[in-house]
Amino acid sequence: MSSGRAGEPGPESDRRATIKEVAEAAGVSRSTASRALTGHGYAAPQVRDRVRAIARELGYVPDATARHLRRQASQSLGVLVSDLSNPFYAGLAAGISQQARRREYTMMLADDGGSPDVEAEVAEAFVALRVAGVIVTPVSAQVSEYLTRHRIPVVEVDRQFSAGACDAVLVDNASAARTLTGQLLQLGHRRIALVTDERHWTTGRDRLAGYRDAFAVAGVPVDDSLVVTAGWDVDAARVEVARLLDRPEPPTAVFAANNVLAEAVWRAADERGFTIPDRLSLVTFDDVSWMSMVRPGVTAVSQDAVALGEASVSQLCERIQSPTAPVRTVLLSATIVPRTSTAPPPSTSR
Amino acid sequence: MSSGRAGEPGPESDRRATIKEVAEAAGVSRSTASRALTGHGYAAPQVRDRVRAIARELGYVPDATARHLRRQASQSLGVLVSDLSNPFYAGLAAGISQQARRREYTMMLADDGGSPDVEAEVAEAFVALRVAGVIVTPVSAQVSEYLTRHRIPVVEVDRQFSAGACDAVLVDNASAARTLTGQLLQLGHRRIALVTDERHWTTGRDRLAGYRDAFAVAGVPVDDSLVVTAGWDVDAARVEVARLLDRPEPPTAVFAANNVLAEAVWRAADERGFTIPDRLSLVTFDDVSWMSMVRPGVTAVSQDAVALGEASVSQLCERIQSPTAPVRTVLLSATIVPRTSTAPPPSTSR
DNA sequence: CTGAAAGCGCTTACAG
DNA sequence: CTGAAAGCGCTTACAG
Repeated sequence: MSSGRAGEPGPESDRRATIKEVAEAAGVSRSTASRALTGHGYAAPQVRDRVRAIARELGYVPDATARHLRRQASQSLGVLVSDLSNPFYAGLAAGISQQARRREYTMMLADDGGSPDVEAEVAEAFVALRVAGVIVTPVSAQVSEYLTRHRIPVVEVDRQFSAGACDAVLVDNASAARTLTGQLLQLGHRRIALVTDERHWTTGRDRLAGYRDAFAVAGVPVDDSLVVTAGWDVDAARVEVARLLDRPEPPTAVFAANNVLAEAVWRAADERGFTIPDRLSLVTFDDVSWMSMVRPGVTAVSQDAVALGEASVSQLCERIQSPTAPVRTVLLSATIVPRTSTAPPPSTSR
Repeated sequence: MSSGRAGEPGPESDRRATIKEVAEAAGVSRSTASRALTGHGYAAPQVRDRVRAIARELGYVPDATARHLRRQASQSLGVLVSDLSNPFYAGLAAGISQQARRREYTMMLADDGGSPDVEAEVAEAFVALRVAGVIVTPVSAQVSEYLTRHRIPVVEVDRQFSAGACDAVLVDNASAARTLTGQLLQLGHRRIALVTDERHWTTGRDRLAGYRDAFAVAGVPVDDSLVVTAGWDVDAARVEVARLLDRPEPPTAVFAANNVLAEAVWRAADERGFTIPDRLSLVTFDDVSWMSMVRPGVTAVSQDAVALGEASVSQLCERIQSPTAPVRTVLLSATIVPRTSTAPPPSTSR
């Protein structure tokens, strides 16, 4: 589709050029013009070239809307993430965007701010637009169910709400959480807090499971009071984290389940003069830029958001190709980026 | 448009419900069904309620594509930013997304990675989709010109390439740069480097102008060798910054023109053991999260990306309403967030 | 190899 | 207040 690029002569008239005008100018029927332009079906080479030249001259850009209506197949993908201001979701969107363009899809992107109501609203807009498929970081089980009911292929990414009902691309949260927790135990920590957003989502659930596994392997009992659910709201999370650090027996290590929570822990520790790692060890999910800039750097599980985005587009395209293929869950492994935010617990705490 | 939400009974058949089926089920014509559903034109209250109930029952969601084709008016906005992985652009997209949804527009978002070729490609896709308007952080003068030629309203945001030809929403870069540079001069700095990405874009040009103004006001000559253009590529920028700090007579203060460059300066200073602010003062544009987490915190010009996004949607909607109103450039002021990354120059350098 | 015709799913003057 | 008809811009069997 190299016609109509910036730089060549534009439409002279007030209305946008249509295929009818191109056809008339070329002295052929609309059918022939269409075949010449799309390359589908026959058109004499001579005719084809003439039609294309004229289209270019007129600045003709085919109406994707009309084409979609006629073909009953859209070239747009719907993408719904929780929070574009969060670098994790932004990276995810960036990965999806790139990969979508490579496959000649345009991307309709929305941000639901974590609200199930907005999520439902956006899902309906996607149905209305008859997008070819949707990639979503779900905040409820309804989205995927709703879209599926409307025959729109869905891929759940990062979190899974509809296991078995639609495809998903996830990170191996349990295994990364297990390893990281294991390292803290190895260092001698016993009071290791897990600060998570939500425990019902697969992300929270699996990270918690990995955390528990590590304790089980080490033969150490889990102190449930150290597993805190801080929610999505940044301010509320800060309060929760502050409360945790202000306990009479504060944890000697904190495992933050995402970058927002890690930021809350970092700031709370800083305010209290809790030196990291001497007084408090910190590890987290999501390797975002500040974690390698602060001193000490924060040991983090790096989820390659861009790769996650790309994988979800691939999965979605396969699903669009083969609507009846068995549902698949793709598990991407995460990498631990060790830095210097962990140390043995303070000796008084041993 | 509360019909068809997740949760209610879905379409029974294999095909998606159309208005024809709704009309038949309700025993009315398609015309009447359409009027009942949209609320445009007359429909007996009784009929209207019956049609709506049936639509809901069938899980009918009107085809936005068909509606668009018929009405010749789209409910989608095209948005094109340079780099979603950059928190500034991500915040911008978040602001646009919110505001667009509030106005019942869906957002088609793309990321051009700073490439004029991708930019042209995306612009063409937007024309093909006949979007109602486009918001772009341009990387060339061509996009706005191309879209305008195709009768699509455009708002340039953050940077301006087509002054006078289309609307723009910008930050008052010159004034913020002037103030910040003035503060460094006031502290006694003379060798103040300005590290910028590009000098031909309005962002770079205006920040440079503000920098020069401050020198002029202070009656201090500008040392042009300290104005370095580091480009967009992160790695190349690092090399450029390293070279700057490794000069025999390094600057005593650096003014970074954006968050990526500030990160490069911060890391380079850290590697060299250049203590901030004792040995090197640092100020920057873009207040992103790490700047308030590192020690010392970095003094930054905060451009409210979300507000910028919202303002650009407002401007675009006004333009869509009034295509012939005079072109407008909206200038948003920026706020300086003072932190502790500045100090008088080291005494040996005075 | 080409063109006339039908039709994708809607909406909207228009006639009644 | 309602329905038949036209048409938005395209594509694609189908007949020639």
